[in-house]
This record gives sequence, structure tokens and C-alpha cells, in this order.
Amino acid sequence: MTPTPLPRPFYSRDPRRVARALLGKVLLRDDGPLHLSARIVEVEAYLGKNDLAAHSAAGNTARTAVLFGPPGYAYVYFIYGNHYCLNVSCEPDGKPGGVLFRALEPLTGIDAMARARKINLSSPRDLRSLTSGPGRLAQAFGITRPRDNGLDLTSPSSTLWIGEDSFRPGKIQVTPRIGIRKAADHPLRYILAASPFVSGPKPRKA
DNA sequence: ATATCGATTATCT
DNA sequence: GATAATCGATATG
Repeated sequence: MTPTPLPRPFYSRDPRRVARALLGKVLLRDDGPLHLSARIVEVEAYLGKNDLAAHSAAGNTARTAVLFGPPGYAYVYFIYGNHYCLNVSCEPDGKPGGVLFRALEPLTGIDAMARARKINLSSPRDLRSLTSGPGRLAQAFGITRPRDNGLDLTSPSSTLWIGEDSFRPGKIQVTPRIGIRKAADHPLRYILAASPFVSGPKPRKA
């Protein structure tokens, strides 16, 4: 079943509400013959105000302009000299805010994702390593700043967009955000508690 | 199993 | 000049 796109008003609100609502939705790459899709299982909210960890805290610059623009657009940044990470802009035009995609569950195009990640899928059989982590999922989807920053994620005619199908998420868990030094104590990370594709060490039985 | 570290560059101070 | 919304490799228990 093909997902239907999420409209712009979906993103035109507080990033915490967008983050929660995005869990269980689907990220799609449609680029010529390439068709990838994966379910969103882990996200983080970055607030426009009172959030020192957000890139928008440095003001509206060439780098962060998308975060200050209208909602529903891709903000892609480059970090640690190695990795791209994907966000979607939130809040109405003029107000910053965004949601970072931290982990996905691969649905279709798994072989192409493995190729993009340079992972041999046969022996470790570890689907988690494809899209579990913000840098990993960006690599699996071929997301870069030059290609994808500023794309409209509400339009299926974009090569990258977000849709919903009939999936209904189970229990949602909220934790502190990962990998930040500033404002590390706020509970702004949202995960599907039942998903084995959440980033971090492999879940272990109690 | 956890801990530490190098990679490599855009951005900000 | 220092730091960063990370990852993968290596070292150590």
C-alpha cells in the first residue's frame, strides 16, 4: 500500500507534538528507478526557543535558514566531518524548530540501502545497522546537504517525502536526547518502545 | 560486555 | 582555534 503524504499543517506546530506524531510514519525516497521506504521509529525534537542544543540557537544563518522557514522542509546538516543528518522543519514560517530523524525500520529497497551503506547483508543479517542512527539512515537514503537540504517533504513529487499508511504505533517512550552536551537533560527523544530498530546497543532481555 | 579514540569539515567564537 | 544533534574500529575486562 502506498503511503499518502502528510500535509504542511501537520508540521506547523510545536516540534514535540510533531515528533510524537511522526513515529510510525514512513520516509520515502523516489528517485528514478530508486524506491526506498522505511518506518520512523526514533526522533528527537529541537525547539526554537530555550533550547541551547538546537542549531537554531545560533540564529538564522545560511546553515540554519530552513529551520526558520515554513514547515515541512528538509534541514540537512553535516557533522563530525563525516555524517549527514536529516530533520524536518516545524512551526510556522519565521519560527525555528525541527525534528531530527534518529532511526528507521527498513521496509522496501533494502538491498539498495545495504549497497549505499556498503554492508554485506547476508552474513550478519543485521538490518539494524542499515538505518539505526541518524548518520546511518542518511547514508542508506543517500541524503546529503547539497542534494536534499530545503526539499519539500510534503510532496510526493519530491525525491524525498514523508507519508502515512495504516500502521498504528504501539507504546511511545520518551527519554533524554542522545549525543548532545548542551541541554542534555530535557526529555525530547521519542521512540517506539517495541521496535528493535531504535538506535543504541541491541536490546537485551531482562 | 564497555571504553576510548580517530576521522574530517562546516561553522562559530 | 575549538567544537560538533556520529560512526566504526580497536582495546580491554
